[in-house]
Amino acid sequence: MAAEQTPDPLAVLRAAIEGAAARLDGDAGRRLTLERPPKPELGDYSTNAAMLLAPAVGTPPREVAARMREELVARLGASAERVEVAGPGFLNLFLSDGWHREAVADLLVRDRRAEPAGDEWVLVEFVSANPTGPVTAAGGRGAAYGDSLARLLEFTGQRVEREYYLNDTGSQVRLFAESIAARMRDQEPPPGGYSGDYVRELAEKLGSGADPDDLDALGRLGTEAMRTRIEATLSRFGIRFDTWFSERSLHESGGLEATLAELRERGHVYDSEGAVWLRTTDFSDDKDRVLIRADGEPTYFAADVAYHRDKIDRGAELMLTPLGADHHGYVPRMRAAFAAMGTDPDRYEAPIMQLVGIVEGGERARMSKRKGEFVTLDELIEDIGTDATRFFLLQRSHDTAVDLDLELARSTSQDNPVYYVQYAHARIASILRKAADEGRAAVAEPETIADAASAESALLAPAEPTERALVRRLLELPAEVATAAERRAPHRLCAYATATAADFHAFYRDCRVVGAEPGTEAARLGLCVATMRTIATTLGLLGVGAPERM
RNA sequence: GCCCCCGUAGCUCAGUGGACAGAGCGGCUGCCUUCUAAGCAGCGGGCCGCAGGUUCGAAUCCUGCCGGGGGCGCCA
Repeated sequence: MAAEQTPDPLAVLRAAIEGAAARLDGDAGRRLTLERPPKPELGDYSTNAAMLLAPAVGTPPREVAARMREELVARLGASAERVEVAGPGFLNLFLSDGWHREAVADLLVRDRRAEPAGDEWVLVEFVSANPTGPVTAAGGRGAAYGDSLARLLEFTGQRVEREYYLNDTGSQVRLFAESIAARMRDQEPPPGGYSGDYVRELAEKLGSGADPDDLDALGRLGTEAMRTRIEATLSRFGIRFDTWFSERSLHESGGLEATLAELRERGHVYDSEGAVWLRTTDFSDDKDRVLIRADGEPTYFAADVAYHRDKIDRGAELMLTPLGADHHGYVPRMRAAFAAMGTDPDRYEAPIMQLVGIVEGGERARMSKRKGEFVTLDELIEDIGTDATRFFLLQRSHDTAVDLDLELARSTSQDNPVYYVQYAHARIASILRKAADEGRAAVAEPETIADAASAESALLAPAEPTERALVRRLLELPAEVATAAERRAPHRLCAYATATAADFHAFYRDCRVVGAEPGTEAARLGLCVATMRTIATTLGLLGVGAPERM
């Protein structure tokens, strides 16, 4: 696409500011901002460049700003109506009709993906909840987060695979099998076992096809059944994994032994107290970690190290692994294991998800998989739907512990922010249907526009403050996506989607679209098309649908 | 005791060095003969946990303290 070559309207502004800054012989560096001022009287955009330059230049910020202003005016030419120095030394840019018209035209023809951040091969492992029960609401947060992260990275040009690590062997599976066996005999599960109703149901379903004395088989059958259920739940939630990686296969294939041997050969393994240890303290862990227990059984950690050896061998360059806060202590030892394998620990990245508390009727629901006391993701989806659930769970930073009040989520489902955003999308679709009915959509349809110049000649400049504000909001998408991806922060997209919808609703109030003056109508239809695409893209990155009617 | 996360409006939370600090929900008041009122506009609501420090400038960075959550297994 031709537009790919030309910088977008914001890049042009930024280049002008950087050029003006360079003339003053100052290095404003990366911290130079191009942002929307808090109030409309302060212009369309502002920059802090002069304030950053002041120390190096050696004159007060406002003086630097005054000198930069002249440079900037010259460089911006017809794009700017005027540039003002304000406050402590901000430069406020008031952009011209022409710039806004070009911006709308550009929005219509540009492929608005973020600048490729690289073409790294990223393996996102997420959820990976034990197949000894259904996915809980907390697991749903990890699911929504991991999937959105994967979508974000794909969008920014990375090669992404989604993987679920299935802990289908080990002590928890054994306990699960014992719990099933107990239910088959109409007994209570063993102490600390799984007492949820689903275990009873599973026992009934297995019925005569299973032998309560064959715990290996029960474990296998039980985890397979749970895996099927988990896959169905996540599929309903809009998530598909490329790979379901079985821990048991790691034991059976000898991968675990091979990794152990490799670590021993590298000199990081020692025997003590009947167990086999990895000297993770050589790589800044608090204490060494057991790989093989005194009873001869490998630990979960040993299998996980072997699993990551496998990821590395498969060619994964970045291994992104969102973990629940209850596993955060695990990160240093895994980084140490990477170092012990001679691999850069930075290739292992584990964003920590804070916990989800479910509150119902003022009561905090207990979350224990073993006790069978938890709210499942299935229940959440049934209660408030996939879109609302995903938006709810993604709205807040993964770093923040959130309480989800189920009653509130249900009762106010109509006021849920996700509907606010979706409504804007549906509203635009309705306008476009109306325009099509009246045969007016042609000029705004992307297919009919060869390039920005042809679009521009057909459009009049947006004049209303609210339509200009909407244009500026839409231009932010690539930067927002890039930031969200870099910071592993999909919640920023929720905020952006909400702000975009708000700007659209204000535009809708002020600006008649169908039936306006021809050039204005064309420009506004173009703005509607661009807004609809922006919202659809943003919601798509969150895994939320963008309906044409509501 | 040590480690991680969080203390921002009545509630749930955005805001990782810039202008008088924001959104949603809840409360109050207006707005549908015109492209969707799941909307818009307005009012009310704040010692940004506390105390120091760095900076021209701090909710944001540093230190200490207080409060909440999580973790410190040869469980996963």
